[in-house]
Amino acid sequence: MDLAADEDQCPGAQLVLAAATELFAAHGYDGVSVTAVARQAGVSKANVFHHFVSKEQLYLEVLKRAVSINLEKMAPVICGKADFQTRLTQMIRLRLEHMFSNDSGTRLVMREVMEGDGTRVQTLANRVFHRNLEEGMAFFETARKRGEVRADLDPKLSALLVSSVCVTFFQCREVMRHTHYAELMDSVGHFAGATATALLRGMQPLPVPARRATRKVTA
Amino acid sequence: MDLAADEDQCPGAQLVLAAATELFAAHGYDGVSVTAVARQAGVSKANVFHHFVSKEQLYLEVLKRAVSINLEKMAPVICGKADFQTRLTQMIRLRLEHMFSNDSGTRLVMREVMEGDGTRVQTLANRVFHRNLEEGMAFFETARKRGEVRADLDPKLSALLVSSVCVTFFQCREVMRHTHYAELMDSVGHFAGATATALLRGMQPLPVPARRATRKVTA
DNA sequence: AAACCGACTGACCGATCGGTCAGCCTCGAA
DNA sequence: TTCGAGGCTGACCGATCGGTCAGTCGGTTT
Repeated sequence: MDLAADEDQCPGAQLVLAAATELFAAHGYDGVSVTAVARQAGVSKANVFHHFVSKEQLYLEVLKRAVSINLEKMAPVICGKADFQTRLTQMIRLRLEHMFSNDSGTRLVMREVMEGDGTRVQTLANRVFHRNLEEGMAFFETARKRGEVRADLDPKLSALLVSSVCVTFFQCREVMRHTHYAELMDSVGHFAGATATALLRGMQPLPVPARRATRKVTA
Repeated sequence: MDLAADEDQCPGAQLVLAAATELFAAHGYDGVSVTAVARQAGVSKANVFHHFVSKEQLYLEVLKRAVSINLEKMAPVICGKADFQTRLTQMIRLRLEHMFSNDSGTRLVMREVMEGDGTRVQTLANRVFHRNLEEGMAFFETARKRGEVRADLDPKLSALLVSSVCVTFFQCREVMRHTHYAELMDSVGHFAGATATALLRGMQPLPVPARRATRKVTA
């Protein structure tokens, strides 16, 4: 049954898991056959069922491993000493980099969150989604307490804004690569910086500080 | 072949198209069998193949009809006389409302844009995606010319921000409905207003106008 | 050496997949 | 009244689906 205890599995099961992760992330549950998983893993189909009781359970196991989020890296960004804009840029960049370095996992989680048909695990992926939002909320709560952002800022909405722009970047990067959006999307660092600046400054024109014109406002 | 000329088809084909649209939007290409489409349409499986040469072609036809975007409604918002914040709110709300009123089509297009495996049509859906972005760009370009937004605002990035937050709202509304995000998500109008305000004002605290404290800044 | 265990496999199962085909039925033109 | 066209169907096709099973093999334990 649950011989998929943790990480001490035999190499065969690991091969199957790796192959299944890649394939499920690329083509979804229905788009992948057990035969395809076995072929990619270099084992027999029967062996897949030897390690996992069903395709469904294999998918679940794959998903379980995909939802590993490293919150540790984010802590210094949330509570760091750097100025707010720097930390906001860092947060966006870190999130994007984590998404890209965990490409298959990210795709799996997103797929599950967006299907939203209630079946299958789905709650598992939702937990990841919420953890991300809460992490963003913590970031903005802290900043608000420090007086780095406006007092009436809504941490929830802000976290949602940041998350959604990260998700969009991840999902649509390939689509936009061949358009006039290309130069905006071709560097994670550049995109993170531009987005942070845009979110920070807002859209409305400056209330023209008049008097002192020496304030560098567009730097 | 292309007997799916336009709209003058026999009722049977329309039934099939309607059923296929709903099912493909809900479960994706691989998650739907022709048998299921036929059953939902109340016709025989053979009849599906009588009207459409293959499952693939049926899917393509469904997608072709899903990408009907009504840009007309958006024109008055882009060039309207109302103040910028009102128009921004309207744009977000209009977009969300269009997404929800065209639920199946929106899901289909999103699915195709995000898979991004290059196969199948996909370019069709991408065109919709880009049209949306360009529409947003036009909105912000106009606003910038009018001096309603800061001069150094990037219309591209702004359009992307608006699009991504709309997409996220649409995709994740159900997921967030049962969390502390519920009250933010339960009304399109409320969400559109809050988002517009957040994007407009930005996050950074006011530069404390000192002197005159009579300026209403948080209203 | 015997007994056992778990990783692993080829052959096979019924069900369903996308797709085909011969023919039925209706209806408008001749 | 005949007849052909087209909407529509049940029966059927080979391939593949998820899943089973008897059994092989190498390594441990007794």
